[in-house]
Amino acid sequence: MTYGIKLEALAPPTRRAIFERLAAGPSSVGALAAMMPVSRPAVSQHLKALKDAGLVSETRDGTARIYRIEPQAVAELRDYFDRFWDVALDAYKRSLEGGDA
Amino acid sequence: MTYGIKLEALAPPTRRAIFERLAAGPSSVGALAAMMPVSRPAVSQHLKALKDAGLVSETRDGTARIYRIEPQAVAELRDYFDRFWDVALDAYKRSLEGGDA
DNA sequence: CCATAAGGTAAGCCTTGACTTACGGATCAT
DNA sequence: ATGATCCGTAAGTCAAGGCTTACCTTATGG
Repeated sequence: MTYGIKLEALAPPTRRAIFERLAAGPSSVGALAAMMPVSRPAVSQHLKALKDAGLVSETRDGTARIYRIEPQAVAELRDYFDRFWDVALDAYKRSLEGGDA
Repeated sequence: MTYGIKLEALAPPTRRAIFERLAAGPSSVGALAAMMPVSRPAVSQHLKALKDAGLVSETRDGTARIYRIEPQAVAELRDYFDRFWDVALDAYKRSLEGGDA
């Protein structure tokens, strides 16, 4: 379960805000930057990080770049914490029953 | 959905390794440090961060401190990504059907 | 062909934070 | 009481990375 999860790429607040915004639908870089408290290059750099982590993908439309969420990546994150929950719950139950050292 | 999620506290690899180890069952600080590639104070500091984030709790047993996962926190993380997935999937479906601006 | 719009990239600043060593405070055994 | 164990905290170092400004490339429109 200690597998290649992209949590680190999602930790910075600004980056996660961008990612959450993209979950609501695709967007251009400029449109994203317009609603964020940081500069456009900063958004670009975050998008690059997200893309490198496989969390988003890019499409061109004229001079605009359209970024959208990569659903499979979200599914992996969900599955990761689902399993995490299972493991933790199982350990808790075992700690109640078989109280051996 | 942009609520107080503890992702940042879970991002550092060493810290996540500690957290994953604790998911398998409670442990003392020394036992944790023995299986990690960092010093014991480093583990202590990570545990403090996890505790501040509400991800783990602490119990005393003699001179030993026993740390264990806080199941509710894991549930919150799971729910966060579950909802994330729902939002992303819904947006994707809408992008297929009603293709209006 | 030229102007404009959109956005990636480079260089640099500066804070954050992960880690180490050194130390101090509790608790248990003798 | 004394030594030993277990652990948190302080102080300091050093690399990572988030952000900005400046610049360059690419694509559309007249």
